[in-house]
Amino acid sequence: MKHTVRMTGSLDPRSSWEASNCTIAKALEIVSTRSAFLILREAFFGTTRFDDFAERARVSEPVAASRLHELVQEGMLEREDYREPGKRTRQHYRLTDKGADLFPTLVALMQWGNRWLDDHGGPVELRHSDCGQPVEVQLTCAAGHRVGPDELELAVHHQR
Amino acid sequence: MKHTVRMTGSLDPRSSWEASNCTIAKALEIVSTRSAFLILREAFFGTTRFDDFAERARVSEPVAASRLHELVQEGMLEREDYREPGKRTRQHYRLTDKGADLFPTLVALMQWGNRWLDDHGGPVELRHSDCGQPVEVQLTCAAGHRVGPDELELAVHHQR
DNA sequence: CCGTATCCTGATAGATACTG
DNA sequence: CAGTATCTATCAGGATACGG
Repeated sequence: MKHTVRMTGSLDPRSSWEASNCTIAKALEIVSTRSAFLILREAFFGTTRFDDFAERARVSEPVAASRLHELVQEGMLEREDYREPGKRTRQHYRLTDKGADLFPTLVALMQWGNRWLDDHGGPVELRHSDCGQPVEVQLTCAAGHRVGPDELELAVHHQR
Repeated sequence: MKHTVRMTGSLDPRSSWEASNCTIAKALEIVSTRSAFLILREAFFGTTRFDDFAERARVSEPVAASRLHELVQEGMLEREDYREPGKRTRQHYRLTDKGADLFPTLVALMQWGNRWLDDHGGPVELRHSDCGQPVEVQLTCAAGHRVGPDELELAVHHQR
């Protein structure tokens, strides 16, 4: 089984990320910690309040506060104060579009964990709300083909 | 825009991962560090030798050694000694099926980084070797529908 | 070429206590 | 409810030096 990606073109694509502009590395600057992922997991599943983040992600309040501030700083979450009539002010953290767009990464991680780290295929699964079928992450090309791990090439972007 | 996943069924799915059997959390036990991801990135792009891992992932040798050992321990990489006739023994680290299956997660992270952390859409891109079209990560259901972020439900697995 | 040993710094994160 | 302050332990990771 072949697991590595072919390099293509005259330039070695590797040089394009060794200059520290690899976007995987950049992404990891923001979400490389366990707690950041778990906070985001909760955000995807509807958590908005400080205490709930700390409790459900099972991190201490100081850690929850740090990650929430950082994620707001990075534009992944937005903090929103609001007041229901007659009640006192509440704070909510909600996903921005940027934050929400990280969801496939979380799903990919969950899918991998379900396959390889759990005897029963994981405790929960995602389903398509329209048809009820299980959801999975796939690599697809712009022409609509499903792409296998042995059908990949890495190319340098021309316009730079 | 709606960014959160609906919960479905009589049981709150949340209880299924709060008991620390969330497979996202388990996955993060293995690959929550920046260096682990970068080592794996290199493995996907064909690196097999110790020095190359350290240099290309831009981590120190001790860190490379630690991550490589851990990843072998976790069954993500296999260490393989071999000797070309007339030459001395070499060591190679290669992805196992388990390790290779994490690739979509890396691609998802790269795709997100390309969209949100780089002005030019990222330094490199993946293409389908058959047709040359760019590759992206997608959520798809078993019935073949492309699934949007607002069409998701989280359900507890029945058989447990 | 393929690592290990040591030392050091800073970040991650828990526990606990306290405030508006 | 939504945090902050402090203190402490552990871990990630760099630098340097060394050995098979």
